[in-house]
Amino acid sequence: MPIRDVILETTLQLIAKHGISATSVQDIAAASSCSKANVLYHFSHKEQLIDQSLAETLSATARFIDRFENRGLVSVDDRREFTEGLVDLLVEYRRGIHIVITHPYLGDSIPALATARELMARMANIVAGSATSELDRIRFGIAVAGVTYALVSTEILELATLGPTELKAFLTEALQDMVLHSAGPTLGVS
Amino acid sequence: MPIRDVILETTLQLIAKHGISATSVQDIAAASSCSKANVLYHFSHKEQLIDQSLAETLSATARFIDRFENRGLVSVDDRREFTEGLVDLLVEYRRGIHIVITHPYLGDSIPALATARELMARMANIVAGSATSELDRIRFGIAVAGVTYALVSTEILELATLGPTELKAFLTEALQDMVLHSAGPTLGVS
DNA sequence: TAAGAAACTGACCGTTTGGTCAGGACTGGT
DNA sequence: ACCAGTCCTGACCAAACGGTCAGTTTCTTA
Repeated sequence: MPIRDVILETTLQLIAKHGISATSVQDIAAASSCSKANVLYHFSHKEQLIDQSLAETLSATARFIDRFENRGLVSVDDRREFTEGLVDLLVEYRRGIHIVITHPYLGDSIPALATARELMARMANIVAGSATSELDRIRFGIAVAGVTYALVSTEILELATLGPTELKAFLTEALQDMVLHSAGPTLGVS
Repeated sequence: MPIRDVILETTLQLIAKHGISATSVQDIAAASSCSKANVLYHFSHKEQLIDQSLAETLSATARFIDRFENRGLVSVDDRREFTEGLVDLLVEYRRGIHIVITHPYLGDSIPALATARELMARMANIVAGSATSELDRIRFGIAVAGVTYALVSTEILELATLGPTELKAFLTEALQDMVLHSAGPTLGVS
């Protein structure tokens, strides 16, 4: 594995564990078994390093959002596809999304976090725009936010004990329970 | 308002906006219109300052959890009381909870954040312990996590446009929709 | 094997951080 | 008038930070 990739991987790992500000370039260098100067040789600034380590997560998320942006989630099938895709995305890029979620600030200094904010806004628009009522919008939003946050801090819900396949199945089912029945004309569950 | 309280309030405000590591004692002093040395006169260390500014949030949360810990949430009425209380708590202590949620690390250096972790685990236990199935547990967990996270990052769901009373009403209703129907023997919505 | 490019390092720099400290100002009690 | 105690400050400190740079090693290619 090229040292450049080692550094990127290490960065993601350390930042997910300790946060951005608490992770120094020196820490990353030590954990990558090279000098600090070398880290800054491959990535000229700390912000650029963090940017690149989040790039994959962000591009995958952007791709996911693109699929639904100009199409909405009107039918039950749309919503089913959306929730399944979302759970896949969250499980696969868990670490990167954890970082994004726990760093709502710092968008000024780290472009990737600003991009992430935009993505979250677009995602919220998709969810909100496809709601049939204010209550539906909030319910859908809560479900999406909930599955995201619950998965990201797995230890809280003790989701780590489940295998990835089982995990996806459970989350998808739970999410669809919460979301599907309110697609189309309001069914009025309250 | 005594300078001590001004400092505490300012601390909560700045940290909620920029995060703990990105907020220096100097920043807090400037925003409180006093010297850095004075901040460290009233609160001997930065961690102690943060600790105390989160104290109210944590004690309120602990009080809430105590109410349900040895009682569970078996009946529909229990769950209703829980969700209503939770929404109240979240709305009232939004800022402090935002800080806790966006700082899952740093528990080693800041005792309040370690306490917060314990509280979240206890909360998860109450939720999980009252579930009638694995799916119910996850659904309930997602709903609680979702309402928490959605409220904490209000700008995402654009909840800020709602007045506090309306906000509480909507959140409570949405949450109860998601949670109530699965109390008692499983009703099997899937 | 020579040469140029790429990878890498230790020493160093300016800045900012949390924290200390000696002392000044302002109180209430005697 | 005096004093003790609280409140508050500017000057200072060691440590850690991100980043630079001159120079060395390693790789590639002809």
